[in-house]
Amino acid sequence: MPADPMPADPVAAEPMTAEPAPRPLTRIQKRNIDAILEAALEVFSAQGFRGATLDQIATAAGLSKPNLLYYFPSKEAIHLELLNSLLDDWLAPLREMRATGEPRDEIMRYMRRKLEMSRAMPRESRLFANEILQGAPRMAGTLAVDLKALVDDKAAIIRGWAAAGKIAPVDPHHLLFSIWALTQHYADFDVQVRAVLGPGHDPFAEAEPFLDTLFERLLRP
Amino acid sequence: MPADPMPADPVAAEPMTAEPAPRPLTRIQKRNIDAILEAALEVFSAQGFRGATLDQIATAAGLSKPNLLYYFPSKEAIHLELLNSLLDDWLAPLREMRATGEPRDEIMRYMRRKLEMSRAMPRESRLFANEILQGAPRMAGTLAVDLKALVDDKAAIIRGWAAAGKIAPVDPHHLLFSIWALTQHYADFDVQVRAVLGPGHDPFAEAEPFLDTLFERLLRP
DNA sequence: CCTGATGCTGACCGTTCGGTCAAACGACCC
DNA sequence: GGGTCGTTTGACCGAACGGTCAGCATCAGG
Repeated sequence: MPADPMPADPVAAEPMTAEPAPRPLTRIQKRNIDAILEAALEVFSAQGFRGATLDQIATAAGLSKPNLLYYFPSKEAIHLELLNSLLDDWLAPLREMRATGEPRDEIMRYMRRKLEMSRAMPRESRLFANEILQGAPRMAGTLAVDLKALVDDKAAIIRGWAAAGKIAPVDPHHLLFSIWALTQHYADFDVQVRAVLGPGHDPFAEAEPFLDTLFERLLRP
Repeated sequence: MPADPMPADPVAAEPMTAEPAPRPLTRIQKRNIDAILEAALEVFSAQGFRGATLDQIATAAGLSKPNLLYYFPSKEAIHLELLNSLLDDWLAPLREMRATGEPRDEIMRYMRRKLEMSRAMPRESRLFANEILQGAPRMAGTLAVDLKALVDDKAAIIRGWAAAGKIAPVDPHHLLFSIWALTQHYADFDVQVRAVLGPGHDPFAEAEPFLDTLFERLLRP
């Protein structure tokens, strides 16, 4: 009988307080866990949490359902792991906004990076949109603490820029909301945008100059 | 045996081609059908289609599940009836945009009405948001035909205003997208907005002057 | 007060879903 | 080639869900 009664949760035992044995991941573990998270992102983002089934995720990952549950203890755990591991990437562009940069450049760069993320990562956008739409039952805490802290921090920077006359005096929080709303709209409501535009359009390519103009005019002192 | 084998579908037999008997609704029918649609709006908008259960809707409507299914043939039918009966109200503000009005006034009025609808009808907004997010499986046709026709019509008007120099030259479709995105964001992502702002804020009250400024600056020739 | 149509319900059904388990498989090392 | 540990699976389970049905309750009109 081994000292450590595996197979208890190959994931998640990683960035915690001093654990007895971090136990590095097997090649097979890494491959399968990655496949599961990729498949789960595909299914959860398209169907929502309740709409997705373990069989769909297992099939998309090329595994059987029991095998999937060998790597994750529950459907909920997969969803949570997805949300937590993707949140950092999702907020990275905002984190990179620097008080020392040129104000208009910093904001415009942030907006463009967010639009690019909506284009390149629509599934992640829809995953979060689904979660927030349902009232953020699994993220309310994170939003009210971590996200709020980050946003308040950047809002203070923006407020400083406005006070110094570098940009027009706008409400910093709602400026950020408007960037989120406008960029994520093209990912979350993609089918509606394409239905309205009709064939032969590239929504993101058209959105870029439009949003450039919009925010240029809004921010010009 | 009566000529008309009721109780076949108290709803829906109304604005069709010449039917044998429109059969007016009983007081009880009207009351219960209204209660069901109200309850279904509450539940579907909060949980999505798959996340909602007939028991939840029945309980919220103060009925038993079989009784609910006496008035509607299926869960799908309730959802469809909701979407169709609410779509008109949802698009009404856009329909009222007049080519004969003052361009800036017309657009600003539309934006304000949309924001007001997000404030007063957040459940409807989330119902549609859920549907679009999942790829609009039940509305793709309507979007590509009816909505596209309406939008193209209004886009032509806006394009005319821009060509006449009444407003700044902006892409009309993306102008409408930006109005949708910015106003519906406050309904659909309400929990996130409130989590970030913290207590003691009225998101919609703050959004109004911000969006006023934003669109004033965007549209000024 | 009778009667037929409308309104309502408890019990039930088949399916789907999240999750479990004992057993088998397979790769690697002695 | 035998033991071991990580990996995989078929079969199964209980709960939840959408939906059905036979029969009872209620109501309006004569």
